[in-house]
Amino acid sequence: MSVGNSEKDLSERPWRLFDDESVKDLTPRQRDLLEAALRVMSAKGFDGSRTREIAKEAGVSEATLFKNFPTKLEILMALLRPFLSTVIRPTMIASVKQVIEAHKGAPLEETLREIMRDRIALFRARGPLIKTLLLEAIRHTEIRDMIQKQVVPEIFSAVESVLDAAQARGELAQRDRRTTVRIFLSTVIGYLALSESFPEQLGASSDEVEIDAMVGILLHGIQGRSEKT
Amino acid sequence: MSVGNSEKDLSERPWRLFDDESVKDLTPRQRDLLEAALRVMSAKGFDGSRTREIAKEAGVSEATLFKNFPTKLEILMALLRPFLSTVIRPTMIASVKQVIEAHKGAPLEETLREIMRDRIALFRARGPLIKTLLLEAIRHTEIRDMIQKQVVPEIFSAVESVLDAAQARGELAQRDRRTTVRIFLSTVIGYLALSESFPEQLGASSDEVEIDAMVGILLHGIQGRSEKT
Amino acid sequence: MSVGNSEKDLSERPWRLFDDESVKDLTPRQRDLLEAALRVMSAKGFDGSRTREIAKEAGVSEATLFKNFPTKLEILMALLRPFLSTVIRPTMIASVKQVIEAHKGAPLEETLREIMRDRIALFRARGPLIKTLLLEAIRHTEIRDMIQKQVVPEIFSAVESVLDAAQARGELAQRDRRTTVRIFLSTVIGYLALSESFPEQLGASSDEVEIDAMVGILLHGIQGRSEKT
Amino acid sequence: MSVGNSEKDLSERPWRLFDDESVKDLTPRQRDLLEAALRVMSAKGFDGSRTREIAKEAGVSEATLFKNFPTKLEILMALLRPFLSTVIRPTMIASVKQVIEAHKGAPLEETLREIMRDRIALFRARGPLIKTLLLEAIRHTEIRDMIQKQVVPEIFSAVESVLDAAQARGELAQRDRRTTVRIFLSTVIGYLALSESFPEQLGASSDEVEIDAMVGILLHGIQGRSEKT
DNA sequence: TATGAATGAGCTTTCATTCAT
DNA sequence: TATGAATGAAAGCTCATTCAT
Repeated sequence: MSVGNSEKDLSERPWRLFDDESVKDLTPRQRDLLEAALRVMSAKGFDGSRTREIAKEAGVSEATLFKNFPTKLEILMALLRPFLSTVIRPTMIASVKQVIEAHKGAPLEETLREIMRDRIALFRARGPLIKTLLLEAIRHTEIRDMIQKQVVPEIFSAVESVLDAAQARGELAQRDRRTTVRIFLSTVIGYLALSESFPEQLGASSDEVEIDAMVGILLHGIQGRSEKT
Repeated sequence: MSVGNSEKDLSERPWRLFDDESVKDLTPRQRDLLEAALRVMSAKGFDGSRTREIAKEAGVSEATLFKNFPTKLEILMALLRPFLSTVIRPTMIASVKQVIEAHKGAPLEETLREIMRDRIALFRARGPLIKTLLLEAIRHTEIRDMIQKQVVPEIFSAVESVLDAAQARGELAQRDRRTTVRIFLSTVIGYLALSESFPEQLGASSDEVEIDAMVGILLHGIQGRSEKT
Repeated sequence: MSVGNSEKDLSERPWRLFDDESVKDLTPRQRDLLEAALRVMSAKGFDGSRTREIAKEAGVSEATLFKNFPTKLEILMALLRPFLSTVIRPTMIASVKQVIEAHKGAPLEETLREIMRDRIALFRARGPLIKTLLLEAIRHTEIRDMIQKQVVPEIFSAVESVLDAAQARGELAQRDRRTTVRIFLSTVIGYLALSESFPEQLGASSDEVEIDAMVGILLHGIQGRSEKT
Repeated sequence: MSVGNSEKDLSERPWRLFDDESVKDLTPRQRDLLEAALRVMSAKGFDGSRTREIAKEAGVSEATLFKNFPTKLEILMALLRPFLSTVIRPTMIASVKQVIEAHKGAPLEETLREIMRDRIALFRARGPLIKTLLLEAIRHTEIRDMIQKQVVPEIFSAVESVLDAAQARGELAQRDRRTTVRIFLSTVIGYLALSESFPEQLGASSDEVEIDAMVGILLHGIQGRSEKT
């Protein structure tokens, strides 16, 4: 079942804030501010954070903060933008191609595992962001819309591609694709939510082990048995 | 796989706020206030809600609000308390007994379906609560502790009982029980989160259909194949 | 210098609240309320006291409190009224007559001593009142007027009578009478203020000793008499 | 009896708020605020004063007020601090040296007179402060402690020095020094309390005349000196 | 008469945001 | 450009007082 897989520690993946091109146009000052904001907001939430503290954390005055980001909400959005673009791009897309190109040797299992691994690693690396910021963000219409329109479709279509490819190879039971995607995503998201919110309750088994188990359960259900019962 | 099931519309189940005994000791005024608070906080979140607005929504003065609930946080907790006690009691426990007593005829499948059905119906009926309040609540240590200590263990042990019974009947593949439980819960929670947060994105298929699909996938994975493929 | 005088302990004099006729028209309920109010206000001051607490201390509802005293200030005034009438009547007047009738044997010295003794005993017995209530009360115009118009003149004229009598007997240097009265009163009031506000700073010598010293100095001066003259 | 003394009008002495070095570190804005606070609090007392009014009186917003003084109590303390430091410093100490250095020519009488003069002038100049603020302040433990620990001992020891010097020169009757000090202070404090609280009642004689009388009585007693002794 | 419940008016304090320098 | 200083607009909470029962 296991993988004997590459990554030593998922949390060591090089996910860092502001290293992709979608952030190119930020000044160093803005970068500092966003990093400070991330620190503060992660710890205290959006409403719980004070612009004064963010400014101090960044070593500038509040006036400067507001010259760079016209409102507090704008800070949150600026913080989320690169994150969201990161969430949906690299591996997500890469994985799809990987799947399509790698058409032999348990490809679906490996692909799903890799997708999970990658996304979970991203969330672990961005723990503070996902744990707090995203929750905060969901309450703000602007941001929820952003996610709804830009992120969710991308994710869905990426995963759907993977499943399409697998189904084309006969690896999948006949089932509604959207539902299957949703269940896959539900599993990952639910796992993340649970493990972030109540880590103690969930025991100490590693992400790797859990990923193996989740993929195992998902796969063998997805692939089969509907006829057997 | 099929449904042939009773409930036409899950959202018509009679889950209502404050109808269980754990709330008997609320005055009508307090009930009004909590209902108003639920409305406001659901729409605007905890920090985003103003006591003044809650009071107005309930048709009383702020002073009256604070005479009934000494702090704003206390309102949130009073709101959550009956909800949490409802989450973990009725069907959750009932299901367990059901499983243990019904030892023939696809019992696990039906039990899991029923648990999902029941919990999802509860969440649908309490939509506002889950959609916002619970998310809000999680940020407050007092409430997170409450959930962590009182709710999570109950839920886990209830589901574990079901699985134990199934395993005793040979219906389950050999797997770490806690992980399996977690995946089951992850699936449900992830589904709820997704469907509440981004309903449009997820299509319009009914909860019933989704439940069938989820159970199907979960079961056939859980039950088998780990030796196969 | 000393007196070998009667009173064992000044603080045992029977000054009690509400035992004089000026209070006859209070109902028992009102008496309870005033006693409760005295306790609370003495401890916390006027502004610091809550009508709620006073009512609870008296074992009645706030509504009842307000049925008996239409405003909070009215409570304070009701509290002060019997006190003030006590301050200026009994011994004050008695002393005057005493002086006038006792025209032999160091009368002035003894009279002053007795006045001091009596007033100090009263203040000691009513410690809470003087210590806090009076200070509070002075801030309220209504009460300051009450004192200014009813109490101060009485006190002055009483002491003036004593001095007049002494002067008639040649016991007094020629001096402005009002000034002398004021200095006498200043001495007593200053002593009380000091000893109530900063008791530790003033050492532990008894009122009796201090009274002797004060009378001694008043009569003969710092430079005079104790043995030197 | 009289003095032929310098000061025409005691109240013209240059005691002003915030002109000593202990206040150097106040910004002009803070100075404005404290002056406004003094005006308002003098008129209405501490509890009776509204931060809103203080701010308006100073011509700034409440927000500005609270940026300068983090709490309302802090305003009171800032107001009292320079006052208290003034009370105990200049002449108080100077007088001591004066006494010790001036060892001939009615030194005690003149010294006491000068101390009284100086302190009374200070209180007159700071009338509003003493009349209300100090009374208010005494109710706050922090401030009472401040006075008890910093001010009272200084005052006592200063006056004691004067008396010690006089006694060394044989100008004093043998008496307990602390008691004598207390009586001296009682006289001054009582005089101030009376004259501030009930000025009309006390006639219109000037401070100078009263000081002469008080010193006369303190030194020689009611019975003494004016033509007798 | 006594009260539980209600409240208007107000409190101190906070904070995102602005602006003169 | 950067900021110290200022602030309007609340926010949560309190309290003396009222009133229907």
